[in-house]
Amino acid sequence: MAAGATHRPVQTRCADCPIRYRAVCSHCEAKDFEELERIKTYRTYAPGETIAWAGEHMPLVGSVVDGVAMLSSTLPDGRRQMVGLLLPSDFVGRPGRAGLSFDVVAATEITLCMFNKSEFERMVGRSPHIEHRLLEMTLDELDAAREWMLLLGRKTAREKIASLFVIMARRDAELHRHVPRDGLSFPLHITREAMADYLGLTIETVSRQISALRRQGLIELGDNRMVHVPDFAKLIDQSGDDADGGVLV
Amino acid sequence: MAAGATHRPVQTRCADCPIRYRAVCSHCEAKDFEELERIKTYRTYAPGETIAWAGEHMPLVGSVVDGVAMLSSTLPDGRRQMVGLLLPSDFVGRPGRAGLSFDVVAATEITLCMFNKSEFERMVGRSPHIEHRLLEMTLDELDAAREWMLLLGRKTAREKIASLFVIMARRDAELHRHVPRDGLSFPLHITREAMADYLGLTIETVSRQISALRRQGLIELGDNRMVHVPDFAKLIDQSGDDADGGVLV
DNA sequence: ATATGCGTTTGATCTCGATCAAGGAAGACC
DNA sequence: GGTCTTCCTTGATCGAGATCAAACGCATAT
Repeated sequence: MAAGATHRPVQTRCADCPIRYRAVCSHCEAKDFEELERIKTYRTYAPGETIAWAGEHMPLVGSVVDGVAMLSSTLPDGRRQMVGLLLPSDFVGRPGRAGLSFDVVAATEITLCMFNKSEFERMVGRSPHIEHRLLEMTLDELDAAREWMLLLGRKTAREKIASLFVIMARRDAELHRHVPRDGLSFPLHITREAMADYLGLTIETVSRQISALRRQGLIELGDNRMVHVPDFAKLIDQSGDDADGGVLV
Repeated sequence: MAAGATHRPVQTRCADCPIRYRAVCSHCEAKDFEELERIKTYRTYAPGETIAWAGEHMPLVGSVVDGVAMLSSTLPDGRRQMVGLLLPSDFVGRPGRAGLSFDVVAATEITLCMFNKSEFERMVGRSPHIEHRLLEMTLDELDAAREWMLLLGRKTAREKIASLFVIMARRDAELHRHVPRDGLSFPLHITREAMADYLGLTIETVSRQISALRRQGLIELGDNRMVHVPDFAKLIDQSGDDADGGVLV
């Protein structure tokens, strides 16, 4: 049923963390839900803390409850590239795989809701629709990774920054289900260094481009790392992508 | 069983195309095999021909029998980035998804072995192990895409070219199951333009870097687009990645 | 043989983003 | 208060790769 439909799970913030399961499958059956409920554990990491190293055996899977983590990969000489950004509701871990291919690092203070991988896999074995949902989520990640390849390979510094802001604005809108009227705001959790690592730039270039966007009135930086975008369509214009009339989602 | 093991299907070149199915699952049951055998069709495309456009509905899935295709994505102003390279035995198409996210273009003359997507999906519904295998393949692609993000974001032109040659040498060795003794050779099917699109460079830079590698004796260009690598470890040294003792696979 | 076309190579120059360097803002701690 | 530290900003300079331009090699066609 509903095969082919992309149903990114709706984020429902909740102290009791139903997210963790909803992130896996929004069409779940009650018994699966209860089973997962039983085996869940929470853990919080400090900013900068490494959650898991590439190659390491990771015996847990789970999802982000709150905060931001990054998947990154490092060359022997220290050059680093972030290959994925994990925001609240994102799935963490590699079902059916022994080790990780990339480092997982907390970008901010972050809370994960984790559960034992082998128990989770046993459940996947019993419920084919979970595997189906995992395949869909992986295809989404693959699409996102490929979009990012376009950014890394062909976009200018200015376009890269604008694209990042567009993506973060969209993720935030999705998370809070708000439809902004004139202008929109979102929190910029991550540091300049994390942005640089993500965009394939240096922190100086990131800083200069943000200053430039600010000088031109395309963005405003407020308190508590909030970014305000007076005209979203104008920001999209700067991102190099098709405008699509400046639609948020 | 054998969950967690990565079993990239072994390529068995064959006029009757068992590849197509082996590419999906090397642990298949005979009845699935026969069903797929019944519904397969072949098609050949000319170099440069577009197999499918991004956003288009693609009612077929299949695999590459012979030749090279590329997945690519284009900015409104024409800048292009290749986001995937499809070599023999690679899977083509998006099971469970309506449309494509990227253009599929033949880089060389290419033969695909295709079958009807909805029939394939019906089969997937009946055999959970096929879906399991699809998830594994998608995770492999995701890893490859993320490796490529590191290349696009952080490697120099020289390192990009060397990395590409290393990858193509490995893919070729895997395909022919040969263990090269001193030096190895592989065919360079794709044009300078395709390389540039893949690496996020211009054709001039690609050409210059290849000339430089040749001048330094790291590669030799022979007839029929063959590339000979006298010392594979030295080439890996230039790729920026960890050496791993110059191991081929 | 000459022409046409495409992919490739090479040279000259320019430019965007990296690098090097200094200073500023905001918080934590004594 | 002062002094860390960490993150951010801005300036000056440099250089890798882009851009512009010309020519070459090697097909196939005329």
